Amino acid sequence: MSPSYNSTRHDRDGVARVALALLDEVGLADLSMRRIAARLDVQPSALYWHFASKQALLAELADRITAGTPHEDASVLDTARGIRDALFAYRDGAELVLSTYALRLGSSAAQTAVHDALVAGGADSPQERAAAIMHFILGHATLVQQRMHADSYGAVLSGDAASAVDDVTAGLDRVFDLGVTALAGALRSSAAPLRDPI
Amino acid sequence: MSPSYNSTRHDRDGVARVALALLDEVGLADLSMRRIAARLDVQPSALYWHFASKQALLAELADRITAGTPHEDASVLDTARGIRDALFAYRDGAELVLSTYALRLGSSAAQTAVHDALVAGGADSPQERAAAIMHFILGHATLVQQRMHADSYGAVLSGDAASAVDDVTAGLDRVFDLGVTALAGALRSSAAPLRDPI
DNA sequence: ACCTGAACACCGTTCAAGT
DNA sequence: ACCTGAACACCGTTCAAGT
Repeated sequence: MSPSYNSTRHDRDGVARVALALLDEVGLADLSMRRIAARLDVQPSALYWHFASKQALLAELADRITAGTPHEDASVLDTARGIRDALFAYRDGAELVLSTYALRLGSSAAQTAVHDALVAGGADSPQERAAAIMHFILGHATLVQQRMHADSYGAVLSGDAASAVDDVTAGLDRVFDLGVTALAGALRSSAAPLRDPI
Repeated sequence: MSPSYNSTRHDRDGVARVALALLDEVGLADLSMRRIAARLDVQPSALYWHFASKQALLAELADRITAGTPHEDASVLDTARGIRDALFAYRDGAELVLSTYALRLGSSAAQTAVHDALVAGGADSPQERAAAIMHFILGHATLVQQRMHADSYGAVLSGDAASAVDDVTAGLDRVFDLGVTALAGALRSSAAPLRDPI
């Protein structure tokens, strides 16, 4: 037992794990280094032993959010849905990944997965299409996630609020599918693949 | 002349105008209420007479950035390019509009312009396509603008840095045009419009 | 290897009071 | 109508020092 009241000592992985959990609780705007430190029962300065800066910590979180996404041999639409759902899995996940994307760490794996699915489907310009689809997914998911959060404030207004939210959600799902399908371009049907040219 | 050393008194429009200019100078991350106040030779608390909160000020700036965009009778691609270029006109313009978009103020005018161009072109599902195109424009412009800023740090590395940047820019332009065109779907050619069905 | 304590230079916002 | 002064509850980051 030896009850010393600050026995916990952390490593980089542990810090990232509780930071990710805290992100889901409080959102990106309230995810401060001081709050993360408090949750770890540690002084804020202790975090700088594990991460060079808050930006570096956030980049690590973005990588973890997009880490699970590359599913082998999925269609373009399923790959895109997988990426979107990974962004939705954490509060403000899309915004965090979007704002970390320029430094392109883990999120390039997602783009590669889209690219591979496009090539498997026989699309032309797979490089440009993969980039366009990633831009669309990130923009779409950020706006939808933002909107869900904004709506959850003005909510509980009238009795039909819940069904109205469902309508909006269904509409946004259609927008996503239409967008990804259009951006994927003409694809070989997976049921009846084209024979080789000649 | 009567040289009193704090004669300047401001209105809402004046505050917004210098805030927008300051945004372009320092970027969104460094655009604090205190900095805006200092530029106006005023105490930070004075800003709260003109705007209820920083969020409200930022929303006003986002509206101004997207205000000029709706050009009448333009093609979908030209309308989309106009919106993108309006976002590019100010530092971090895309990110600011994206993060304010959920509250949908001025940016709904942009979406309406895209919608109208789609209807004029005879696209199906213009509502969904207009939403998808806006999501794509905002995601794309945010990522491109971020990337330009990130690159301008590591720049001046080798002699061919400038031409490499040009290559990337040209590639991103192609991604944008391909994306908007694909999302617009099958359109009536503007040179030879379809006759009415029947 | 990992953390504390203290400091530095900042934030957004409120509110009574001034002119 | 528009602003000041002072305060409150926060920020990210650095760095010497501790264990």
